[in-house]
Amino acid sequence: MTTKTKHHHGDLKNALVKAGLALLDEEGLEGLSLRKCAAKAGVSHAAPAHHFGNLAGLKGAIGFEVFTIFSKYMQDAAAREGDSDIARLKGICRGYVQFGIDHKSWLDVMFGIAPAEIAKLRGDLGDSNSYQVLRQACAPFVPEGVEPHIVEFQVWSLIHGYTQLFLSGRLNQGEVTQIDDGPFDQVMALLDRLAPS
Amino acid sequence: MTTKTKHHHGDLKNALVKAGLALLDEEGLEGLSLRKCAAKAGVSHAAPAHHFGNLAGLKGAIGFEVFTIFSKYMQDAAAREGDSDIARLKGICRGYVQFGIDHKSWLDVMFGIAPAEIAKLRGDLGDSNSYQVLRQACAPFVPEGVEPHIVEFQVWSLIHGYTQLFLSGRLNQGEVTQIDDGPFDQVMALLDRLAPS
DNA sequence: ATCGTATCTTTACAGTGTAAAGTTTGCATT
DNA sequence: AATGCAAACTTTACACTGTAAAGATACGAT
Repeated sequence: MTTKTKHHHGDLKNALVKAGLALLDEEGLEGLSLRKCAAKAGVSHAAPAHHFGNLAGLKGAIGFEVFTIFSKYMQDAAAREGDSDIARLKGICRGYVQFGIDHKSWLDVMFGIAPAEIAKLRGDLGDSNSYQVLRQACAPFVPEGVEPHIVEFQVWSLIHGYTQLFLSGRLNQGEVTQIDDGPFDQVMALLDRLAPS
Repeated sequence: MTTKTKHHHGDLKNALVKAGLALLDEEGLEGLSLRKCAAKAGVSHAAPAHHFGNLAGLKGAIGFEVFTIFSKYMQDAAAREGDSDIARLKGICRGYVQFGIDHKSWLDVMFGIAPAEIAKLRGDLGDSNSYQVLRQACAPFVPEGVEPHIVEFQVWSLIHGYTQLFLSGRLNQGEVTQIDDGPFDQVMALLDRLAPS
């Protein structure tokens, strides 16, 4: 446990990001503020500026943290569904929705950041882990002579759109607390037709 | 032209919504504020409260206005692409992306509102125009004995996800100023396989 | 002409982001 | 151990924003 002296928190950068994640779960995107993060981390409101510059910088750091957590989450989802190629792909899609259910506002922050900014933090956009999970899961469905990202973009568009519409209650009545398996499977049936038969 | 007396704008509700739409195009979602809308409409910062209650209420009204404009836009897109069922469906999808390119922040406001709120303003969710356009365009692709909304949700998920990812620069490099026809057609090729063959 | 309600304006306050000046601490150097 | 510098904060200040309350003006009904 880091010892905090009067002017030296010790691990404030991390603490602020963690505070941000907690606030997002507690109060949503609109409840996230620089001062609340600072208060939660036990420092004055101006302390974050030294590490992040401003609120946009802090959001960038939070978004990147979500990116990292999400990547690991998707890797686990892929590893869990090993039965077949299509089961793995659908398992990843299900994981995408589940992550959104568990942390809707985290996704909002992550997708509110320009990809160039995540790339800057990541150092290599093309090797981003969650995208790599998608790429590997889609690989079996890419017809010969076809650019892999065509199928990747089809899948990503479908699942991202479904997640956004479902989480915002546009595909269903009532509060979203879990995946509606029936409707989910029905929409994801389109994944059975990724490659022309 | 409405004559504005000292304490009576005449059509402030409309003016504030219009001001909001303009601000969204000029400064994006983060540049939208109650005070800026009021200033643009030529009234004091507290005037909107009488009509909308608060900022959330004003956003709701702006979102509903976008909903109305978008519905007409989609109706026009559907009418324009009359060649075949699939051409019409793809034309609507293309219109969805184009609308987002033209007014990204308008979509952000519209999708930031709970559908129950739009329903309250609309009076009948199931009859919402843009959804009706989607429904009619999807109808030819619904297999016998299948619930229509399954295909509708597949199409909506795909095009909504594509629009969001494309507009935020996750599917392409550089600034988004127009639809990339090649990539768009490649992703929308999935629409050719809506019904099992 | 009068009255009540609608439609504003003005004043005030809390929360927020950012900036600048100041203080404290850790670490490197001597 | 002493010193100095930069890092890592705190404090103070200000502008912007949302909201609320009190007050002023205007419209429409009677």
